[in-house]
Amino acid sequence: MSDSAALGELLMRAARAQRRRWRESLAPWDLSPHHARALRVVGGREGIRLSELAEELHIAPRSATEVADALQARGLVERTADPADRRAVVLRVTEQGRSVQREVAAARDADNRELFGRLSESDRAELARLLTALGD
Amino acid sequence: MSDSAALGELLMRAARAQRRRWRESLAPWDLSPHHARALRVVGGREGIRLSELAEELHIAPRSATEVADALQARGLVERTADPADRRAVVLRVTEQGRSVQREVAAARDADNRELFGRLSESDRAELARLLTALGD
DNA sequence: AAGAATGCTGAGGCTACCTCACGTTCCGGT
DNA sequence: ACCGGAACGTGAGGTAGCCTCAGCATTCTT
Repeated sequence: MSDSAALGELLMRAARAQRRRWRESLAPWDLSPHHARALRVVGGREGIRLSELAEELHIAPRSATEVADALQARGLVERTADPADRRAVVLRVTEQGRSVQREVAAARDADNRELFGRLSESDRAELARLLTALGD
Repeated sequence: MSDSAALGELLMRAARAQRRRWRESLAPWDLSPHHARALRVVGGREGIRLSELAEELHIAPRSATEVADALQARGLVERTADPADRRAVVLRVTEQGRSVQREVAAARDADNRELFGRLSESDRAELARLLTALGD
């Protein structure tokens, strides 16, 4: 009872629902969750190397090139030369990218608020405590 | 603050950790989470049509064909004719498939037990309650 | 001043999806 | 009893998002 198997199922289901919601709220910008995350990472720094982006996203360096291509094609990000190392490429968020990032963040926040708003203030705190405990 | 955004992050992180664990505990059988799930679905019935499998897995009918191919190639599942409709294919778990399914279920159970064992009995019940509330 | 290591990317490959078209079979109306 | 439309599975071919490997430019180590 209060079986771990059932708990596993519940956790998976909740996460899937959250992910689905996020994907849907991202639709207006035609961004995948992964690209949105990448944009957030790039925007969160003053400039980031491709290799650092790869590490941050847990993908191979080669794949970071593709993510950068996609964001650049949308005009959200630009490649600039690293003055300290001419091999390296530094990614910077563009003006447009920054504004998209802000909008997306707001949408995500609103969505999370709606989802977790079903719980009371104290339940939210409790959930946070439990999930933290789970993560080591 | 300490708000819904942080909770969303925590939930995502917990689910990702769980998924990673599952993938790793599945490694001995060289099965992807998705294939393991498909095997469980097939084994859970006396025989299932490809179209039903597709619906169960939330994939297009064409993709169910591929999942069936993969499981069949591993000898875990077999295609049989549906006596009631000669257009249809009924998937059945083989002997080997059933035993793999049992082993996988046991591994999954053990893993969940280890993961959620970090929480006390009452914390587990509480977590179950909160996740259920989240799911509508 | 080499030689080894690092940073990015072209080429090419894989997996897991998808849509579309097709042959086979079933079924509901006439 | 037949026939037109619907349903079943699958071949063909496409896409997204990953990967490895090789190669070029550059930097670091000795």
